[in-house]
Amino acid sequence: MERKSNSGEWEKMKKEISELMTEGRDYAHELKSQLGSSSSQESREHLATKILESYHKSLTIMNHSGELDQVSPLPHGGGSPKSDDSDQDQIIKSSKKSMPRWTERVRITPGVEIDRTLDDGFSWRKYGQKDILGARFPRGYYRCTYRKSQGCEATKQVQRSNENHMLFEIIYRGIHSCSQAANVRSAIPVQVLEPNQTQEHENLEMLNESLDTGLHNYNHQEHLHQTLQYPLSSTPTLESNNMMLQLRDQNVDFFGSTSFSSDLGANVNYDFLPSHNVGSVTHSISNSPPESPFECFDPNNPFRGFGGFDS
DNA sequence: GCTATTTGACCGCC
DNA sequence: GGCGGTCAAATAGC
Repeated sequence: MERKSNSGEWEKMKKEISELMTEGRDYAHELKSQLGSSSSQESREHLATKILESYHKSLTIMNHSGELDQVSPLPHGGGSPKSDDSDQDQIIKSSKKSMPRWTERVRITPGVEIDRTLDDGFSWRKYGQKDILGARFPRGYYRCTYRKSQGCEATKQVQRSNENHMLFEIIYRGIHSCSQAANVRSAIPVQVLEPNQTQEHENLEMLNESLDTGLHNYNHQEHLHQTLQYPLSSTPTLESNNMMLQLRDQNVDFFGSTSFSSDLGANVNYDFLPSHNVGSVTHSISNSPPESPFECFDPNNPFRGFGGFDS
């Protein structure tokens, strides 16, 4: 695995991040100045979007550089085949542990209109659900739909937070080696999520929260879209995962069913119910276009199958 | 009939 | 032995 040890690249990276953060700060200042004015909602949303983009880009750069050092070699990552048959079983076993893994937390804000469902752009198939000790909600297990046909080993686990019902924790494992991998990135332009780097995630949450607060002050949740963007890929490969975290909470009953639609046309519905009072979680994936993204709430975008949980 | 989801059972790890 | 993760048969939806 290539490493970015080149100090020149680091300097360049730092400069880029600095510029992006400065840009974001400037946009934030501008947004702040508009909060009390009669500027249009479009203008404010545009500024909010620009801020998010700036933060997202800088985080992407940061994550990307960090990933290069963190990711362990993948036996079959990035589509490269397992080469040694005699060691195949061992490789498969070890790959389970060495697979890149990152966590994303998706927060859903009450009263916030969600234009799109959580969507990481990939198609997932639910293969299990389990009550976890100490967790109020069951954990849903998903694997790439193309696991069989293309040998894609990517999986994810979706679990609703105990403390905050509006928070979903998604654990991604493995890199998509399927045909979706190349498409997702371009299909999901802005809402690229990044891997779990706690500090970065917290920064994003803080940013989103602050934006929420500001926008709510003058917007009263009017067509407000909250987009949580987290780096999906913790690996430097092309198969970076993307997640779109725009949730419309109108029509979304978090203890009922929600759904997500992906830009790739996959709709996933997720039902999250407390394990003690729920019976089942439904997760479905279809190939129909996301006409009504929020009729289904899923995570990964992830969700009508998003980590549905009930037992 | 095909595909996806549900869910109890099984397996491996600690 | 308990727990998390996965398998696979049964079931449901299209």
